[in-house]
Amino acid sequence: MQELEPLRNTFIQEIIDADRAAGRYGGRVHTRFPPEPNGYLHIGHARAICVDFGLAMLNGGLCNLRFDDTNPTKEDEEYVQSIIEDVKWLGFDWGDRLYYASDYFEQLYEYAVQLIKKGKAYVCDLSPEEIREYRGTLTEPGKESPYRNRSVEENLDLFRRMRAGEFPEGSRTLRAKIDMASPNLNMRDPVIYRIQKVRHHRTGDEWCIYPMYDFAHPLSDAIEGITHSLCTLEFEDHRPLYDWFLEALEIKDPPKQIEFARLELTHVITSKRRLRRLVDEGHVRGWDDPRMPTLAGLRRRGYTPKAIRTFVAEAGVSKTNSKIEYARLEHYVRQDLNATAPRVMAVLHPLRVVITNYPEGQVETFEVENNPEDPSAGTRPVPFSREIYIERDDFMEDPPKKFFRLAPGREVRLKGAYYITCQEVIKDPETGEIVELRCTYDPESRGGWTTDGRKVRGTLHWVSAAHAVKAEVRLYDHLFLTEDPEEGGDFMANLNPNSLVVLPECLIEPSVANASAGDRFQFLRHGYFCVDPDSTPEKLVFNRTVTLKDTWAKIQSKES
RNA sequence: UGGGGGAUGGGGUAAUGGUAGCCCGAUUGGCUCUGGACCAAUUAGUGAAGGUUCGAAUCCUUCUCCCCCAGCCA
Repeated sequence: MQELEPLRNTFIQEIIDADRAAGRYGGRVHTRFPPEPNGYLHIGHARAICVDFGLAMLNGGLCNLRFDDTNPTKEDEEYVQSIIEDVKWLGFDWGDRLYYASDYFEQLYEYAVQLIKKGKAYVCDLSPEEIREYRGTLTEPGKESPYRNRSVEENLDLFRRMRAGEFPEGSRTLRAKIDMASPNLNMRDPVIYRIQKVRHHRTGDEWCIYPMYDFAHPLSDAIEGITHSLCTLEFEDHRPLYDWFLEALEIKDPPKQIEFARLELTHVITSKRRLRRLVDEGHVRGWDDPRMPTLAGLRRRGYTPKAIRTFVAEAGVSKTNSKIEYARLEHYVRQDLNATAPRVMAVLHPLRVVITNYPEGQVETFEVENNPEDPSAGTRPVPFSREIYIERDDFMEDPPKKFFRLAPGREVRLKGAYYITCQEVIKDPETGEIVELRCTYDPESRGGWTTDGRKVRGTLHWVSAAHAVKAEVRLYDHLFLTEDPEEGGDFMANLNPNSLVVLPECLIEPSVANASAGDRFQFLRHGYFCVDPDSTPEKLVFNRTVTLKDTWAKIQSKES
C-alpha cells in the first residue's frame, strides 16, 4: 500500500525490527485496534487504525479488531456497528478476527482467581471515597487497606460471592496487591474488578462484576497472541501495571505495550463528551454531520479513505504531542480528488447573461473534458444557448487592477464555448442591483479558442439557462473560529456561526442530473463537492468537501 | 516540590558521531481554456549554557519549558 510507505520509518518499526532480529515472538507481528464502543470514531482514531493495521501489514502480520467493552454503563451496540463500518470504510480488514473483551470474561475471571491464589489480589471493602483517601497523593505514599491481608480462602469466597451478586454495587472490589507506596499511582493496589449490576450489550445479565481496563487489556492481548500492543501516550504510566499482570500470571512471550502520540488537528475538538454535546444541543445535525471530525462526518463531507490514510502516513508517528494544521488534511483530499473527480460547471450565485447576437432558440452542444489531469476520463456534452448564467462574482462593473474576469466592454472566455464581451449592464431601477448582463459573442471563437493569437485572460464557468438543473449546495467551514477551540475556556463561545451556509437555488450543468449519494465532483473554479444522502431525484443536494485553492480570494483579503 | 514522557524552520516529521532532508503552509516568478493543477525559486530550524571530539541535533553535565498521572473510565 503505497500511501503507508512513510509509516516504515517510525520508532515503532525500529522496535519491531529489533524484536525480529532477536527472534522474539517467533518473528510474528500481531497487533490489535481496541476501540471502546462508547462513541463514534473520529479523525484522531484514524492514526491509531492506520498504525495498528498498517504496521501489521508492513510486517506481514495480522491486526485484530477488538472491542474493549468492559464498562457496560457507557457502551452500546450502535457504536459497535458504526466502528465496524468506519474501519472498513477506511480500507482495513481484520479477516475473521473480530473480538470483544467481553468474549473473555470467563477467562479473565479465572485469571483473577489465579491472582488471588498466588496471594496477589484481594477483595477490599473500602468505599470509593476511602479508596481515594488511602491512595495518597502525587507526593505522599498511600496507606494499605485494612482488608489487604485477608486469607486466600476468604478472598476466593468473597470474590465468588461478588460474582454471584451477593453484594451491592460499590460495596467491594477486587484489587491487585502491589505497592501502596509506589511513586506510580497506578501501582497502588489498583482495582481490577468492580460490581456493576448493569446489563451488558453483549453478555446481558450474565455478569454483575466487570474487569477494569488495566487488567482486561494485557490479558486480552495475551489471549489473542498479540505481540505489539500499540496505544497512546497517556498509557505510558500504565505500562508497569500492564507488565505486572502478565508476569504475575506467568504469560509466556508476553505482548509489549508501545505508546505513541495522539493525532490532533487545529480547529477541531475530538473529546467524545464535547462532540456529544454538539449533537445533543443541535449545533450539528448528528454524529455524521459533515462538519463533524468523525469518520462518518468526513465521509459524508466527501473525504476519501485514501486522502485520510495518506494524511496520516505523511504526518508520521512520534512521541511528541503535536497539533497538525487543518490545511494539511485539506491538502490531501484535494490531491486525491484532483486526480479522480470529474469536473462539472456549477453556478452557485447566478447572474443572468443574454447573448444578444446569438440566434434565439438555437442550442449547441460542446464536448468538455471531464478531467484535464486524466485524459482517459473523456468528455461530456454540455448544452449552450442564448441565455446563460454566470457567477455573480465573475462580473464587476468597476474592476480593480488584478481582476481578470468580466466587466463592461471586456472580453472573457466561457469555458469550452465562446468568447463573450459585455456590452450592457441591466440594473433593478429600485435597488440598483445588477440583474442581467447583455453580451455579444464571437462566432469565430467556437469551442473557446481563436487562431488569431488574441489573449483572453479570464475563463468563466457557466450554465445554459434552459438546461441547468437546480440544486441545493451546502457550504461548510470550520466548526470553530479559533485554531484552539478551547481558547478562552469555553469551546461553545468559539463556535463558528457560519459553519454551514445553504444555497438553495444553485444551477448546475445537466450532466449531474442522475448523480447519486456519495458521487464526487469538482465544481470548476469552486472546489470539490459530493452528493449528500439527503439528495433526491427531484432535489439534488451537494456538500462542499473543500474549496479549490483560491489566489484571487487571497489577493482580495490582503487588500481589504 | 513524587513518577512517567517530550522539545528540530510558521505546522508536521527525518537524520542514531560525518553536507540538517522531506511534506504542509507562506512568498515570488513561469505556465495554463479552472486565479485549480503543474513547474521553478525564496523564506526559515536543532529549547539554553557548558563539556567530550578532528567533527555533536545525536554522547556527557546542568538548566528551562511543555504534556500525562491521585476513576470502582478507557
